[in-house]
Amino acid sequence: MNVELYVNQKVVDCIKALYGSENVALQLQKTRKEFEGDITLVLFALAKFSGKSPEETGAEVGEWLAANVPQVEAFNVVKGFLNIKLSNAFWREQLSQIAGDEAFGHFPPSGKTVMVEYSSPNTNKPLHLGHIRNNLLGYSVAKILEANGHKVIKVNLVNDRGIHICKSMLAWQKFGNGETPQSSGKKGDHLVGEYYVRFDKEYKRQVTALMHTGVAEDEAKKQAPILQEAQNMLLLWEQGNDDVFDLWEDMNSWVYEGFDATYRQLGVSFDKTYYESKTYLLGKEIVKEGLKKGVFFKKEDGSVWCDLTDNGVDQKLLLRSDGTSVYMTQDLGTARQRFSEYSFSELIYVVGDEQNYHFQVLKLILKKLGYAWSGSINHLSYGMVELPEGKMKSREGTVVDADDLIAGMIATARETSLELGKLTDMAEEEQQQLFRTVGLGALKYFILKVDPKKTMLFDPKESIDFNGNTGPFIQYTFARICSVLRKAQEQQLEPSAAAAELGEREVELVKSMAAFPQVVAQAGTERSPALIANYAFELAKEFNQYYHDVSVLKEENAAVKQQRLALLTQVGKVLKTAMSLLGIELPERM
RNA sequence: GGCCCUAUAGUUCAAGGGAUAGAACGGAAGUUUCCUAAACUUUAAAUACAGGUUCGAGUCCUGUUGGGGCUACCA
Repeated sequence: MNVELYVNQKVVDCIKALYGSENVALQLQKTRKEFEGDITLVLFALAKFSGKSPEETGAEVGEWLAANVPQVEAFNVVKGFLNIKLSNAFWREQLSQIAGDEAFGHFPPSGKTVMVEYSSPNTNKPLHLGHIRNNLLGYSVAKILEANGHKVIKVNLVNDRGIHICKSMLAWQKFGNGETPQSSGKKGDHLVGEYYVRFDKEYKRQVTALMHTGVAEDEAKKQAPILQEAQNMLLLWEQGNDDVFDLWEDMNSWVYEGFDATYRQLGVSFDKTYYESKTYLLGKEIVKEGLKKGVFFKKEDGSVWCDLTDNGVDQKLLLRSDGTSVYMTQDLGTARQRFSEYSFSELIYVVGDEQNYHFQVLKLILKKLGYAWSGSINHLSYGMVELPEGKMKSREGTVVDADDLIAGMIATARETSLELGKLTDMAEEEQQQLFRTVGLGALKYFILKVDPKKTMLFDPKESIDFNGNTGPFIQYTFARICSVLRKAQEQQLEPSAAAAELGEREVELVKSMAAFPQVVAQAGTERSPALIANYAFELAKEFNQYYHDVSVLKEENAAVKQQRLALLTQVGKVLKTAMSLLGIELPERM
């Protein structure tokens, strides 16, 4: 039972009895620490309604509740706030309910299907820190939506074709000497990325050389032979040239192996992967349809556009004058195909905020075309990850590579662990697993605790913290809980939620846990893993204070001891559920 | 130029229009015969500026300034 809803209902009953109406929007909030009580009713709006002062209104409502609701133990009115204290029995009941609910924090099926697209990498270079934010966000939001009862389909759209991959292919042909991931021992995506850089180097050399012969910069950039070769290669690819196609398949397969390894490290997964090489033509049907409906128009040179000037947006190109399609065309086509495949209630694109405009236009065009589901398309827009010196730039070599970063985090976790020396009796393999859990926990929490829509900062020189508001802090809290519970089990002690009256400290923890489902719901509607992260930190912090002040195993009263064990079990469970929504594992020892 | 996002302690982040703006890191000072000190306790330190709406504004509105992004026949 949701505490806020419960109290809300009781107050509604009260208003009805006192003032004879039922249509009041009530404002309830958690009582602040410095006041006595559990839940607070804000009285200003209500005072207008009752026609009395906030203080009088509060007193009336308080007295009614105390007299008519057994669960209300006490109340006080401070300024315009009615603080309500609920009974010990009420909180004990809450604890029992949490203990009895295996799926605490998960909602029953909503009947909705939500598709979440995330990751969507290009195949010409390895993943970097920006992709990490995308992947973690997408995966976590998917988990959160599942917890809210929706059926979720996670999809990836791989950009496997285009001029960028041709550049890598060409450089490999010219300079590669047949190098493969097997022959060189390099990870496939990194290998292909190296040739992309190699292409750029040669390209720049040629541009400079041309400029020395007196060609203007703009012209030189177009005329560089290696670029023209790449463009030619793209044409051959589109014509289905066997040699080009074989090379393309080979190099992409290297990249996929590399991506899969990174995805596995990150712990993210997909239900379905789409490839642009298979979807890039899909939009052409829509173009025909749009022309027929008069939603699109053709210019003299044959290019096709959609006029959105009435919507405060420019005209948007959908088909080039040479008849080839663009990004938007493709997205229109894939959206329609996906809807026909899954008839989703919602399609969420997890894509950086530099594409806000693109998705605004995508939605508008689908609406103009008359698709009823255009309203179900949403862009989960997140901010860039910036370095102290600004944006990451591959040209300047400031890109933070995903694999390097992950490896670095695991290494730091190892160092810290070994320094603390608590794992001397742990098997080597188990230790490796733990370092990975902690290192990735630190990384994931660092990224996910920030509100998605905000630009965030990452400083490679300062390693990500393992103390304070961090993943390892919460993991450590969990490990402590497990440690106590292990010892209790050795002593054959059974947890029991209802064994005794709750102490004040215990009530505080129960209160915090009882708020968890609402946090899950809010994180779901706001698509914000950060809310879950902050909640988990608050709960862990509160628990650590409790742990410091209150001994469980040394408690003499057996019933109280059993109840505290039940409390610990539930705090551990809630922490574990919360962190799993972020894709973070909690170790039983560390 | 137009459109969008953003501005909170030295730094990185919180704060459903509500009470004295919370944390963490870093700084200063402490806690270990006590269930894991990756912890706990104490302490200094912030709402860019100017108006407005409201009983009440970090939060909503307008303007100014700073930061970022978009405004491609790239994706």
